[in-house]
Amino acid sequence: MASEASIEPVSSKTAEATDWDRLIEDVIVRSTRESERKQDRSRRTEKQILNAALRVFGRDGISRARIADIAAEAGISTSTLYEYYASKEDLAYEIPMTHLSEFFASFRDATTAEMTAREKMLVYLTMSADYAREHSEWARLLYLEIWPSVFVGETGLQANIDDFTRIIRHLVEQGMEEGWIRRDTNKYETAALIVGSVNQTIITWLLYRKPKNLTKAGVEMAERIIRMLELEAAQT
Amino acid sequence: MASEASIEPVSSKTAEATDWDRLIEDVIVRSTRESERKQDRSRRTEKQILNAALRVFGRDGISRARIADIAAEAGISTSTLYEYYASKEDLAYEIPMTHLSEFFASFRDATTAEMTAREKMLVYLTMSADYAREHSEWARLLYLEIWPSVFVGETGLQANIDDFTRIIRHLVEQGMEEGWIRRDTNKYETAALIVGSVNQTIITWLLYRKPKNLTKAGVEMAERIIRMLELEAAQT
DNA sequence: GACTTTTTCCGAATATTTTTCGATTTTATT
DNA sequence: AATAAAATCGAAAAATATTCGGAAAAAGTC
Repeated sequence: MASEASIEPVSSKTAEATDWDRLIEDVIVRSTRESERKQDRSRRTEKQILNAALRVFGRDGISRARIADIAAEAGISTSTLYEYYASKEDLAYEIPMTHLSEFFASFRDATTAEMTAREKMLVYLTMSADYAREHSEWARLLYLEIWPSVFVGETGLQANIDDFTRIIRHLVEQGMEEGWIRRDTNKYETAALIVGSVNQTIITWLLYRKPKNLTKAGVEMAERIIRMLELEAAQT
Repeated sequence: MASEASIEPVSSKTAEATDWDRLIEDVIVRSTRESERKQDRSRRTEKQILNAALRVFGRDGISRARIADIAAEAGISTSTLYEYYASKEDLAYEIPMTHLSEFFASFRDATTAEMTAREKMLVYLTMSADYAREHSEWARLLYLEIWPSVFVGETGLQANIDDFTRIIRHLVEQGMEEGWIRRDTNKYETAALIVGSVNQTIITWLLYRKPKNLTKAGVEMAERIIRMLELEAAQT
């Protein structure tokens, strides 16, 4: 029994690590869009459009932003923009991808196979808040306009946003195995609690710039939630 | 000392109750808009517009919805609609009010002065989820389009949405006095944790109709958060 | 009840913004 | 250099939001 116990966790840990790596790689692949443009000039234009759109959408919001402004900001004609994106909506929904893959990649780089799910969770939540602070225009667009939008479901973006919470759910499952999250709780509920709390902090900051230090607030919120989950798990 | 102790809580409880009543009444007054129209016919038209707008915005989202469709649905001409609301945006931002005041009022009616803050908190969170389920078109508009919008700040709606979280913060403060919320925690952080968790549950339901039973999920989430806060407070 | 004033409503015109189209220019290929 | 493919643009069309002047309906006055 003792020998079994000493072997079981190891093999399961290996399996988990593989699962985990596969999940992260999948997520990164799904969120990475390589350009289908043939000419360099065109790929440059593509980037100019995305940059301009990020600025204009971030400033005016999707609804108020005008295609003509974005085109002007990108230094091209309005009709050229339509050569790249079929509509304003399409363009808006393309933007979150650009940074999401970068975020997922830097999260992968910030974690190692030796880390526990608890440690990974803390890093993930902390990085989410910090990334929003660093890329506030992008975050504004994602958290305040796109994430909650009714129509995300009609775009390829849906999967990428789902991936964000899928990672949390996976960590919740591992947290149950590690024993710091109660096994008899609903993992979707737990994930909602974690994601909701951190997102609320980010959204409040985006809207009111309060609390002043989002990085600090993100860390504190993340630590507090994890601590509370541990206390819950310690209950008999 | 014993007599003081028996008096102190009572007087403080009375003061709290008054504060609380004043807060709730303020909130209800702020969220109630009485029509400035002179004729009955006009007040009827006003309601028809709001109902039509709720349906169309709920179905198509603010950005895709067309004023002409709303006017047709309300059985009036497009130009008449402009007699009532200056722009599409103005109309969209007016809708949440209509139900918010009703929600606040039914919350007031569901609570009594004898209830503890803990009980009130549970009722408030539970009712929030349940109200969203009952008025899903309205909730879609509020939670998915308006609440997170960058531009709410420019409208009178801001105050009403803030009131929603103000009530939570007030209950958090009372919860600290009652002793089931740690006094050495940040009340804004605690409020964000509570509001974020419940909202995330509501938003997920609005987008995916999961979990199936929002009422049940709302109650469970509310009870769980409160229980977790109690455990946190019980820690030395 | 006829007259006047106010309020409400609508059709037609205007303004703004998105989207399409055909022609032109630039780049890659042979 | 000739040809094909890709990318760009200006001008026109389509879709939508918004304004305006006057007609219809209701309310007030004598």
